Amino acid sequence: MKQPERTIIHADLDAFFAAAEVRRRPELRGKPVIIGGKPGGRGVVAAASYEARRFGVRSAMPISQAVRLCPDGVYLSGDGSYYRELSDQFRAILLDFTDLVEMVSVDEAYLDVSHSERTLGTPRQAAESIKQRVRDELELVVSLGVSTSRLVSKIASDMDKPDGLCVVDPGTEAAFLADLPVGKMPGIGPKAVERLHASGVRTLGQLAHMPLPVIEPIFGKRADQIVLRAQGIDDKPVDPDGGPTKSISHERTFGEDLTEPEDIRRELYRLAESTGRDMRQKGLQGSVVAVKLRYADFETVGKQRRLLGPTNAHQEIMPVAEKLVEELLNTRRAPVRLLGVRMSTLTSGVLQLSLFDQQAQRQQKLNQAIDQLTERHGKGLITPGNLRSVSQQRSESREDDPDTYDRRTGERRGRDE
DNA sequence: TCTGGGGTCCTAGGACCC
DNA sequence: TCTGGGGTCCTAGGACCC
Repeated sequence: MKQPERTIIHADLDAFFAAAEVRRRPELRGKPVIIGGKPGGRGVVAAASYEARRFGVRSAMPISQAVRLCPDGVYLSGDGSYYRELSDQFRAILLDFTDLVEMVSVDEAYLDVSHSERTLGTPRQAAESIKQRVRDELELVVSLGVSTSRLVSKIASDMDKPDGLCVVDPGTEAAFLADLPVGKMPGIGPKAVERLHASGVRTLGQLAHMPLPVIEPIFGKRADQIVLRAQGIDDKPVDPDGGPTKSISHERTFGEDLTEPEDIRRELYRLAESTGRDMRQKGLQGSVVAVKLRYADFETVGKQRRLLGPTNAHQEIMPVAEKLVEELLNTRRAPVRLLGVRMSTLTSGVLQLSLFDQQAQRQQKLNQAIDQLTERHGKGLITPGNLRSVSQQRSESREDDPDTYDRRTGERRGRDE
């Protein structure tokens, strides 16, 4: 039996981080604004205003390249908590239209308004009033795509950016997609595009009619799904919960590559600490510890190990992470550009076995206390003395430690997002 | 040009068990 | 001496998304 037709809206805030900064600093209006770390640093562009895009600045571009293209731009490191605040307000507006809102990132959401025609009017009218409210109440601009599926709406919202509104009528999905380049489809990245081009496939229309055996080598078991999607067929529902969290991680690229073992240990400890804290905040525990290491030449390696039981205590994460990094460095010893710690195989709820383990209980109490202090005074306050590097100990007598964290505010330097 | 940080999903090989 | 298959778990790496 044929499913009843759905109406899905994809809503995407335009140049969100940059627009958010302009919103609170109106003197930036009309200027090329680039979010993503200070010039001279190792960051990439997280968002660029449309004025900046005219210079060729694009998101994910190294900042150094952006500076070359747009030397007079306004470069900001970004303010994650302000963006999250705005994102929550955005979500609240969308929830006035339907309960079926799925946030897929801070600046993007799907809405299922299938059963709302009586209250919201036609899909186009609903979309127009979303636009209006976001403009009036948030002073932000949103682009919208409307169709019978997530996939087509997602592609449609990108069509007339900024301030776009693209409605794809039921039955015209395949025709809408047919002439678009294959890379427009979410899930088809640069590598797949290259391989498709090599097979003579350039448009979604061509992809929609390819025999499976031709594209199976490229997409593996996803191949049948990809062909259906190229035909405009996608049943995936809007899921307000979005599914459970699978992993929690922290990673950091250093301003300068690390070579000293004690510096590596100190940074690893911070990452283990943040990861543990995040898990505690979300009421989760993880059973697999993974580390990531990027060398100066960008070679990236990882190693993971399953624990005997789940934990969210950095005191238990750290020794394992340290061992894993040591094993990686034994394979190749070279300057370290990035370190990361990730916990996966997450379980929620109460401690099981360790509930009866006195040491684990004491550790829990200690970490709760640390979490509270951290919340009040900022990160980096509590570190075991043996993890302080020589340079950090020296810096404590100085006014400021520009490379690590600001001791007056307790905030880490750099962007959050 | 010199490449962030937080995620998800897929693949592939080896260990181990039946 | 050479010889099976399947299932599941673990680990490493990579593509992709925002």
